[in-house]
Amino acid sequence: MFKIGDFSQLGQVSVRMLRHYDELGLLKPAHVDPWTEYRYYTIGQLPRLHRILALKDLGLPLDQIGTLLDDDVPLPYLRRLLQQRQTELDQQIQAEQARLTRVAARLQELEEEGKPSPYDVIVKRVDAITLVSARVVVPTLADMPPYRHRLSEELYGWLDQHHVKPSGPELVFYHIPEFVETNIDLEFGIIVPPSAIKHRVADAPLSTMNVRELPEVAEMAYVVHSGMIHDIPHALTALYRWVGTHGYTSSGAYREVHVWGRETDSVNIEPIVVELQLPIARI
Amino acid sequence: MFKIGDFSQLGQVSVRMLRHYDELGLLKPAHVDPWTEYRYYTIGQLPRLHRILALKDLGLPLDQIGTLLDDDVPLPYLRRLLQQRQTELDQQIQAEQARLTRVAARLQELEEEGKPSPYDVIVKRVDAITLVSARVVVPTLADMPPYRHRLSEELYGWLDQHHVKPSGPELVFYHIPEFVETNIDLEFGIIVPPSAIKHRVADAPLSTMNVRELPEVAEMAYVVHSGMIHDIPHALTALYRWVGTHGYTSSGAYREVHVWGRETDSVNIEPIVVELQLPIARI
DNA sequence: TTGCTCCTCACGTCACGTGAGGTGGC
DNA sequence: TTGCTCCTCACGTCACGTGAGGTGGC
Repeated sequence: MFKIGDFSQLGQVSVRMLRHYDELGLLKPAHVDPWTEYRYYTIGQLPRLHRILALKDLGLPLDQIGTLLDDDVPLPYLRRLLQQRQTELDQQIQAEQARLTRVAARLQELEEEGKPSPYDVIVKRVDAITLVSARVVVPTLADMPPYRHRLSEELYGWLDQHHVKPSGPELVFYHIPEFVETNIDLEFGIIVPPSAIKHRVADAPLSTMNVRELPEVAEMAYVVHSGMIHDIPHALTALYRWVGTHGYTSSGAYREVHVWGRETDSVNIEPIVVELQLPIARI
Repeated sequence: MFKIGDFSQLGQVSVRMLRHYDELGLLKPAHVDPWTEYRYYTIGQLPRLHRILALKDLGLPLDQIGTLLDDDVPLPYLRRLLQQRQTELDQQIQAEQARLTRVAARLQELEEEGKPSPYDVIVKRVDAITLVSARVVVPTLADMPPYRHRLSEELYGWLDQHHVKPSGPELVFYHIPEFVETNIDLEFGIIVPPSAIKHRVADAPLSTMNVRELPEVAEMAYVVHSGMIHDIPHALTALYRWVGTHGYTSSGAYREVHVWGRETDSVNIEPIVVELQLPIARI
């Protein structure tokens, strides 16, 4: 019989841990003096302690370890736990790897630029959405305002007509691989509830309002631009640079989400908030 | 001015998070109504929020983020933080990678054996130690008991003579690359306080007690054997198998640490506790 | 009047580390 | 008598999620 201090030395663990495992029922002392409440352990309990430590070494939480300490653990159960742990670790490593890349890229940026970037690019997952939109090819940049204005009117007209209420912000998609100044293929729309899909028109031609589902995007890099509309290009450049320096490529159409401020207001001098989003994938 | 709910939607964060950041002083509302205590935010605060999110994305703790939100953060400071984060992440990934290997190896073991191994191998770091020991070559396995007994007597004689008290358990080193049954080159010793190094004899021949320092071992795989002395081989086999199947090789002499039970007792039928240790390195 | 939003506590998370305050045995 | 070991609370960790219980505005 060992007092807790001796046993903790034997097992290379802290006294506190032994008390903790006692409390959780993972490793009860062989004997507890009813007068002094001293805990007493036997050598025979050492293997159990080391079993606990070995399982802890795999990163299993203590309550799961508890279920694994019985002698008759069904094998499929054990296997399942380990497999779960495996995929968990896999994902964690992926995530931290990605973080590491981000940190390294920030550092390199710092070396090259000599100052921290004023744009904060973040990566997130974006859920599937239901969208009412129309697509149009704008001849030149100068034609943008009238084209967009018309699309905006059509959109809100459609919403009124079909009694559909938007459930999210306006979006603009640019279906172009690079910056172009002529023949800009864009799509203007707004997020609506999934139920609106019933208004869908099959094989709709260009420039007609239509409803469709957009799949989720696993990795979306984005910057939030909050300010004047004519400063968007700066943020956009930063976004594309970021994607390039962080080991990604774009894997879909660039979108602008009008987080605050409507398309109809955007020609004036009010500040707006847009999220510049770019679906990305590891190279 | 936005109420907290609207601002949380703008920023894609929970209301709770905004309150939390307020409490920590990371992002104070632009205005707080003194009557209702309602928090009000402005669009101008959105970039700051996204800055917080971007830094959080790198895995920085909120208090560090707080120090980075000022406009005039000294560049070296920022660089240092990011570099620290980088090495932290590096180590974390290493550690989780190792864990993943262990989990995977356990799973494979399970598939091959059809049952969980009764031996729990763990990896740890072992500090440098000061050792009094003698080395001897034992002709055959049958000669073990008398040789070890003699070494034991010499050891404790030496300790008495030099008035040195052991500060740790007895150790046996096997200076042999594989299992051999003849000419077993072993070293028997005990851990003593570092001050005992003054009794060191330069160029001591074999079979003489001597004091020396053993460097730390970064990665030591070990099993604890608690039971009869003649069952040690089973545990030892398990240890070597484990090292093989987990992508390691041994990188030093195998040691037995007598955690409980003295060498002199070990010939009888009392149970003992030994730690079978093997320094390892990734292949 | 009923929902909706906002508010302030305050507990829970995970595996202990770290005192605080007190008590038996050498 | 002085250290040493043991004991039981109980707080702190980190970034919130999740109620509980209550209050103003449409």
